[in-house]
Amino acid sequence: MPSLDPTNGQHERTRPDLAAMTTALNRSLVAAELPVLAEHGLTMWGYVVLLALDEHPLRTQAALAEAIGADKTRIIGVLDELQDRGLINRQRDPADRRARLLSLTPDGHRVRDSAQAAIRRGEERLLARLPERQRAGFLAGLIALSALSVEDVTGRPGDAR
Amino acid sequence: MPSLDPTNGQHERTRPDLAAMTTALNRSLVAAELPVLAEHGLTMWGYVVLLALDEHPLRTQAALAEAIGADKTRIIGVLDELQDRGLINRQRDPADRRARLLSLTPDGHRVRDSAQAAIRRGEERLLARLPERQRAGFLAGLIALSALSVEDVTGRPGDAR
DNA sequence: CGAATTAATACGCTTCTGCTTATCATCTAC
DNA sequence: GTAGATGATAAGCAGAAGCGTATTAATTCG
Repeated sequence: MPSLDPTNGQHERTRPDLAAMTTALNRSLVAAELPVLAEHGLTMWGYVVLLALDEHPLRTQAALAEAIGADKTRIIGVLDELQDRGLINRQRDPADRRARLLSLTPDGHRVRDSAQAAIRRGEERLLARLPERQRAGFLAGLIALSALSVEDVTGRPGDAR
Repeated sequence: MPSLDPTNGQHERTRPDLAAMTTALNRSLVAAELPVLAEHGLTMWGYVVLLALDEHPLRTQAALAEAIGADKTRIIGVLDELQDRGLINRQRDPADRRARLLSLTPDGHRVRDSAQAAIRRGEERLLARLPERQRAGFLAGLIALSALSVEDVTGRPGDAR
């Protein structure tokens, strides 16, 4: 019988690997998001771009690519499509006309908010399955750990022992 | 300023999407696992197969593929390599000689245990960053949610409201 | 002004993955 | 035993992603 007993005390030696669990959960969460995004005419990458641009307007596309962990040459098509749909502005920076200033249009804000709200509703329904205390701990832990950089988790060089 | 304040009461409206967080965390965890696996001469798929076979010997390769969410025709190469390295047995089922009985060799067990132990050490170091209560809730919630099927998370048909 | 640099973009290459089809051996049912 | 189903395997194809290079426009430095 697999390892699904979190209540066996302090030694949770029978749990699956963390990565195995986050992979499985992530797969489910993404599967739940995709249809919602499709309803809003967004791809996952498009949605990620809208989220990134909403937090703070970005000066260069390269910065955006790095911020969302995508390839420089890969987001161009995504930006093209978002721009065609009128969800983002991509204007040349008057100060440095090589760069393109990226920002959300009012429409972009609207679509982003609507998509995210729908996603949140689904997530809350899922989280409601957890008992209150577990839920709070899960969220807090997830927020804390997901905010760590990859180097932080792998153990940055200099911490080799 | 981003959303890193889990202590703001019951309305955690400023947190990132769950999928965004699990994606980021998963990326870090996988990045932390890969070098450990490489030290043991394992690929991620190879490791996943060893884990799956350890829990319960499998009768058919198709069952294994489904169990680990891989493609039927894709795991063959993985099995070939594991077999070449003497980590798994792949014998014809005497009862149904079409099928191949899969099991770990003693060596396979050893490699699996060693790799998993190393991975666990890294994970524990990571989890140690969380306060005790958060850590327990995080683990319990992750275990519970990751055990759900994709259909469960997306909202299976019949639950359309 | 001319050289080196940088942002955006296009192109091509390679890998991984998902999916489909075909083949062969074997089993089950009739 | 002959037909149809099933398991393992190979091979092929399309899509997505990472990566490197080349090109063009625009900036900065000397």
